[in-house]
Amino acid sequence: MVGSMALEHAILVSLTERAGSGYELARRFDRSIGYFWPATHQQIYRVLRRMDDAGWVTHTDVAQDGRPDKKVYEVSPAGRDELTRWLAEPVDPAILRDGLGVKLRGASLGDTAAVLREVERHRAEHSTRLEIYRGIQRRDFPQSDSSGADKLNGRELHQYLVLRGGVRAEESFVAWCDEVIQAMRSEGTR
Amino acid sequence: MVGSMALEHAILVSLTERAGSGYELARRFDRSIGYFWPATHQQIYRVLRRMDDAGWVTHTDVAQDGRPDKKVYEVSPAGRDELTRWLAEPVDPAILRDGLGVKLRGASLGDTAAVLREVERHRAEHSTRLEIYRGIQRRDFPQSDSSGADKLNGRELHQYLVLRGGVRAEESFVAWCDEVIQAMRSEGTR
DNA sequence: CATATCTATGCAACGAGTTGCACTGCACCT
DNA sequence: AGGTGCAGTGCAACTCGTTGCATAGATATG
Repeated sequence: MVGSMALEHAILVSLTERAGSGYELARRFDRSIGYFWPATHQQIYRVLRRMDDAGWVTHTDVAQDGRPDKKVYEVSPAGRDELTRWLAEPVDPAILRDGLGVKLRGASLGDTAAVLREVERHRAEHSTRLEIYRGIQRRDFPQSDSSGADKLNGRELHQYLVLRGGVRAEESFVAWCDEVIQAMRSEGTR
Repeated sequence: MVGSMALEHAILVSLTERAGSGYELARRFDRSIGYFWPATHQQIYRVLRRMDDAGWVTHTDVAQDGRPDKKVYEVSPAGRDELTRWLAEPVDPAILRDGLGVKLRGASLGDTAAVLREVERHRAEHSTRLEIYRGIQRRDFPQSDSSGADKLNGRELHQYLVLRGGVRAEESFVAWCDEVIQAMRSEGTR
């Protein structure tokens, strides 16, 4: 084991940017940091409680009119220390875990045409994600279209680079699907 | 939920290619199918037992001299049916889950130089994996260097395409690391 | 008017994956 | 003689992640 508990630290990063409730964090994860570390509201609630017990965050109950009360969390000094500590230690490299690869590997033991359709479906899904990332890039980093990251610094630069990772991963996935589709089709016509 | 229990099916694919013990399967996973669906021997033993109970595989105790007995598993007709069924149903698209993205996103809250070193380390790791995949490609698909997958068919073609997915993913990862390293270094000298 | 969706938190149960350990016996290296 | 590594199976305990459900008022949609 090299590094662990990344969800805690993903939450610390997000809460440091600005305080928020569990629910708000879950929405944020859906839209940004969750592209690199997906999490459901259940996970987030449980981990927030654990972090509260550990003293990494504190919460304030906030009453709202017309809406349920919420607990707004913010990072404590101990949480900041923990985040800094974690940032300096190694994490495990990402591992690929893709059921589509398993299916493709076993394709000849079943309905090859169905597997091909599945690859096409995945291509569409990844292509959609790619467009979402590109939309975020156009909205948040409009100048990067021409000049890349030359003008960006600090937190903004890092956010841009993370997004670039998402774009590259999805581009690569789509290109792989295209290669698979092309090869399987032309095999069928040989 | 779209599709689940991919480990069972990864094992069915592998056992269909040829029968083997839990230990042998664990070794195979380390060298091939595990690049797309990693699993430890513990997981494999537990799942094999479950599959045995479900009637998807059968086992034979094999005595060996100088070595412990082993249980050699093979796929039963019910297992073949299950595999065919699963191959025709959809699986969830792969999700990216990379702690390095979280770190990079939070880099400005800690030691930026340490995060940069971590990116360099990951670059090296992914580069190593890439070389492993390329080695397998040269060994198992030597003709693909020039002509791509034109000559391949059926199971061989699918294995080649899966390997291509691994190569593409690692290439893309290494390229991303290079982009990050370059951007962080040139930010430091601005 | 009824149904769905959003905000907001949470429990309970399960399945998936990880880590550490235990036992046996052979082969190899120093 | 002692340590490491490989082959082989397995238990126990744990964390991580998913799914289904419950509650509750507000607001939107048919």
